Amino acid sequence: MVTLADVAQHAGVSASTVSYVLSGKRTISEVTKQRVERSIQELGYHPNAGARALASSRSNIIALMMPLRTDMYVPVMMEIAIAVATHAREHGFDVLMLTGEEGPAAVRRVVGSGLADAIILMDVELDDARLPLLRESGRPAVLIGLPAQTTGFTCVDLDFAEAGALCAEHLAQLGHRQIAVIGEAPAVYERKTGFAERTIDGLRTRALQHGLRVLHRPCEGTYAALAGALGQIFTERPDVTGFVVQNEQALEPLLSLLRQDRRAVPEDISVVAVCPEQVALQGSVRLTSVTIPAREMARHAVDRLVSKIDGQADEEVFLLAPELVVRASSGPAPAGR
Amino acid sequence: MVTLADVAQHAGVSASTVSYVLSGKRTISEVTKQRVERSIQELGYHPNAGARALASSRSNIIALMMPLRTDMYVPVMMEIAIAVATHAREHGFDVLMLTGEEGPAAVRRVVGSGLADAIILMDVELDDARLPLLRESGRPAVLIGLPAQTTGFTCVDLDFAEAGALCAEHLAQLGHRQIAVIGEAPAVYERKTGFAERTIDGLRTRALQHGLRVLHRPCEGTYAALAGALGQIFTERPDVTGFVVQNEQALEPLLSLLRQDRRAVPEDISVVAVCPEQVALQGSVRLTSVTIPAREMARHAVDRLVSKIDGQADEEVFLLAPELVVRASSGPAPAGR
DNA sequence: AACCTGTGTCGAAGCGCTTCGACAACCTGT
DNA sequence: ACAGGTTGTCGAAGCGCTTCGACACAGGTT
Repeated sequence: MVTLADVAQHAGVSASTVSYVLSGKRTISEVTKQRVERSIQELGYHPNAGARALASSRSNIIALMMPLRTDMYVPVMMEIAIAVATHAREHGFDVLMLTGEEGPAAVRRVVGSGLADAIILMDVELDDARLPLLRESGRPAVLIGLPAQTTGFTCVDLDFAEAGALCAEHLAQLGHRQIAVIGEAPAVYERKTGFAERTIDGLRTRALQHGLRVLHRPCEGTYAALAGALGQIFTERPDVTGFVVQNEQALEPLLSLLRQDRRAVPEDISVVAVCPEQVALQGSVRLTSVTIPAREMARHAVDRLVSKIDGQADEEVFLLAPELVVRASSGPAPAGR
Repeated sequence: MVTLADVAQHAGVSASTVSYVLSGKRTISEVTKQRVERSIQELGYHPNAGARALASSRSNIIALMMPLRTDMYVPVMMEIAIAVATHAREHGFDVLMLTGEEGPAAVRRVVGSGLADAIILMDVELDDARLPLLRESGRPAVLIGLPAQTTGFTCVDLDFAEAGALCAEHLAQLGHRQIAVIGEAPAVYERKTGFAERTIDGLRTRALQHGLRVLHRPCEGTYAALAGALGQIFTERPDVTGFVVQNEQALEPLLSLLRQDRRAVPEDISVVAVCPEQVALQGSVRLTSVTIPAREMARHAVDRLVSKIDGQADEEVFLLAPELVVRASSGPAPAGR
């Protein structure tokens, strides 16, 4: 194994000089720098991570904690996780993946041992058990999601209320008067992450402003559950001409059932989805959708976190503005009813 | 920050004694052990990860490298990643997530710096650029997937050939004589991970033994692509009564199109999928499927890796045996044709 | 010529832990 | 009673790096 001392000897300088070349924390003459860098190359030197962490009390590792409940199928999480890892590298950080399995104790362990310099919590619940531990640890942290009590934390999330509002507005402007919302599975509401509620609240408020009637049905992402919900909806409100779908797993079943039902999209029924772009594009119909900007959220979270690690104490809530993209699944409300 | 020395002083013993209590590497009397443990509790001591890594040259971190190409939508990867992280914790390891973005150099960096004790490579390609670096580093490694040249590596993968064979066998035993395979997207074949080929090879071989005719069509997971493929298949082989679907994204489109086409599943057409269990269960029809046992693969990979870290040099290829579960999408071939 | 300032380099002191050899203190068997 | 073996504990030497103060030497000022 090649050490700093080896490099120093090879380059004919002291160890500290090599260290300063590496970190740039003191001015080093161009010639020395070049010489040291050549030695590093020739010897194939890699600084030892442990020694570095010990001496500098910085590990250059960010912990990323996955949702506490892993019982759900959430591709968005994967997208965020990968984006976090990729973006963290650009700041010189590696990412440690913590699963929900270990529970809140993982926060204490990772932070207490100095394994991670900072932590990102995904899918934060309104009253999240990890938050008190985190607050007390005093480590830089960024939450993805919005807990009930945000004081002391930096939060990054999509502005779900506005996302819901955009859906309502879009359908209202197309002339629809009655719409139905296929909500997330009941389990999602029980988890109390809040985003589902914020979406529907935002949607309702905007709908009211436009005189749009809204029927909201939480729904599992299975074919059977959706068939049931759909039957109910059309029984209670036969005049529904628009759907807003929050549960991405319900999308294909919905389109498929509408087709069976001889209701054409978008001629008879308009569908607007809240989902990642990929999902909107890959189905049987190119869906009008409000995109969940997973990468941008990840980028934001990492940027915030890094600036906190560097001591810039900001403590804010960042709500990313959603954007509605019109595609082939929405159109004017059918005339004459 | 509480250190080992603080604990030692508080318990009235030497630092090394505390260390031995923690590691169990030397016998310590029951009374001393208790006293030390109480001090640890009272002071809220957490061993410093960096110092530990430096002194022991073991970081207790496993690096998990994601697929090089992230352009695909692969829930299975997420399942494996989470299972790896969870299972690694049971062995006292944390998991560092490396993305494909950084490329093969990530291997050198992580391994060279001693950041990770070992590495798991996911989605290994037949001729993977990361393998030479890994081999030369000499670090324990486990590959998920099967490269062309396995010498020197431990590999864990599903026995895809057998998975394909099971599908053929199942359909043959139900009396089908002509089947079609909806393969992975062409891009998957171009990536040369080999599993798609192994599946179809295994399927073909077994089909031959049973006198089953096979038509193989790679296919994107979009509705449009599938509609095209399906049209072709029924034109070329109107007597096809069974489908094997390898591309999980093609499943819902297929079922939906068959329905539109007035072909009943499983009365007219049997469908067998190769996919994670969750996917088989959540669609409009409960699918007969060969499950991809993501968790078991992860468990195996971690177990192998840990025993390699502990110096038990094994260097083998583990192919997990697939299992076909009969559900509602397959049945006897329609009589009288 | 004496002074200051800034630049580039070095030496040494740790960071918090593991681990090795040493060594009391206690058993056992003769 | 004493050699020999156990058992439990300690001290000290690092692990490879960062960082602080010191210092030599250049150039610019009085």
